[in-house]
Amino acid sequence: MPSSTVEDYIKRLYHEEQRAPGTLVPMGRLAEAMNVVPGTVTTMIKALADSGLVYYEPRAGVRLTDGGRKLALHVLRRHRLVELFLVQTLGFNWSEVHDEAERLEHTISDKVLDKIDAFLGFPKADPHGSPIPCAKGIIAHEPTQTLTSCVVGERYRIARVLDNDAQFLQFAERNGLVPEAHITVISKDDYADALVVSCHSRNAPCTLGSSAAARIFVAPALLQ
Amino acid sequence: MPSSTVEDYIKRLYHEEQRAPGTLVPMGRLAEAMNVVPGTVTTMIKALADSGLVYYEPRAGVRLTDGGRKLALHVLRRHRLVELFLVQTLGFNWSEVHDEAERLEHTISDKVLDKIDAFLGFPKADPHGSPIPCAKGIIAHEPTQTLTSCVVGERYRIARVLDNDAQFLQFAERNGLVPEAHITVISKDDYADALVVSCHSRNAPCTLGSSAAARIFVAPALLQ
DNA sequence: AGGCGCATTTTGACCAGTCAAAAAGAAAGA
DNA sequence: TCTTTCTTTTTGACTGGTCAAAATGCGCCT
Ligand SMILES: [Mn+2]
Ligand SMILES: [Mn+2]
Ligand SMILES: [Mn+2]
Ligand SMILES: [Mn+2]
Repeated sequence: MPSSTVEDYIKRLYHEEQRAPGTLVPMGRLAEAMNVVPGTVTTMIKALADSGLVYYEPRAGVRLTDGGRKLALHVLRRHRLVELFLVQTLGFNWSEVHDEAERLEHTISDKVLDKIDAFLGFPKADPHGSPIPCAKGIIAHEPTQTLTSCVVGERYRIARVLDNDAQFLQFAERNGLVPEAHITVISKDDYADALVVSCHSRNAPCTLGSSAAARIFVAPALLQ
Repeated sequence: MPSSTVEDYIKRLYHEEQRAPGTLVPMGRLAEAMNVVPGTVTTMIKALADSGLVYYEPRAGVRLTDGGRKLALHVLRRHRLVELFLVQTLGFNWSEVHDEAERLEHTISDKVLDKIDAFLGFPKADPHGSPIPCAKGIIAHEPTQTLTSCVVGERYRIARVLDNDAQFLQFAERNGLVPEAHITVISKDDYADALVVSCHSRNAPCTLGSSAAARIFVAPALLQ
């Protein structure tokens, strides 16, 4: 059984790969993402390569193997189902559940996972709009367009909000920036590095800096 | 924060103390209970003594301090609430939940614990009849009389069934030997090392060897 | 008192995961 | 081609938890 440390490295690697598909993830990037020193990553990645979870090209970078991707999706499934469970069943706010899930994702057995899945009615997405991989490891397409690249005036649907900053999630919720909300970017100012977004079914538009806007992923608006 | 290893030692020590209250638990006993070699226990107990969780008398044995007991009860609370949650909410059988709880007890935060407690309506006992310590660390009296020491012909109420053997729990359930069931020991044969117990609201009595009977704790029957 | 047996402790080793700091490689500029 | 700079790898050390095996201490029997 992979340790929780291994699971976290693999999951992290999956996320980093998403940000530039088809390329090797450099070691330094992974080190930063994992909050460890680069030498630690080198050691760990060698071990993961030995156990067949990653493909490692020294001095170039690292990539998940099929086995590694399967594990990553399994951890992601646990993480996201736990998050949804905490929100849906135990009444947590969507800003509180990420850190809890970060630990629980390593201790939930497959048996418990399946029960939770059934209990929640086989949900498709977590509270932040991230798709939940199915038991076989198939995951729905995750949109890659963020608020920063939206066309001004066009209608979009919020698909997903990054969940690693509790503070930001509370802000987003206050302003109606939640999955399935329909929005329009009213204006964009590249020099101020900010944009104004109007949330359909809300009165006051709100202003976001680009690093905040980059936390919100959008998809085409639904008809009507 | 205590590691899960530390929590398991402390919890184990609590259980061993229960079996002979007021005496020091010998190192060898703890080693056997923890499935580690005696030298490992010596090392660990010294560390626990340094952090004030146990009182350690070299070559004599070890005992929880008040701080240690508080931690033990906190872990026990997590363990038992998780067990009940798995049975009550996710539909697990009472024989499946002990091992799951053995891991989850270390990853459940106080916030999640309180939510579960409230969700279940502040229950008093786990699925096996063990009392759940309250948030302040107060625990109800745990009966110490087992089936082996019952008076033949007398009526008793099953208070608690040891939960560490899934196989036995399934057997017990099949035979109606569950908490709150009322029973009478029909006969006892010290030479055969067995006894026959009749379960009120059941037709067929069943036979238990003494090691099985020792897994079932009883209390005075309720009136009527 | 002396010796025996058993429980306990000590010692030396190992694995996973980590860091600090030194060494090595690669890429890019002069 | 030679240097400089940046990233990556290597080395040595540390912590927590464990084992095997040797050393030690204590009670008990003679
Ligand atoms: Mn994690
Ligand atoms: Mn999420
Ligand atoms: Mn445990
Ligand atoms: Mn139990």
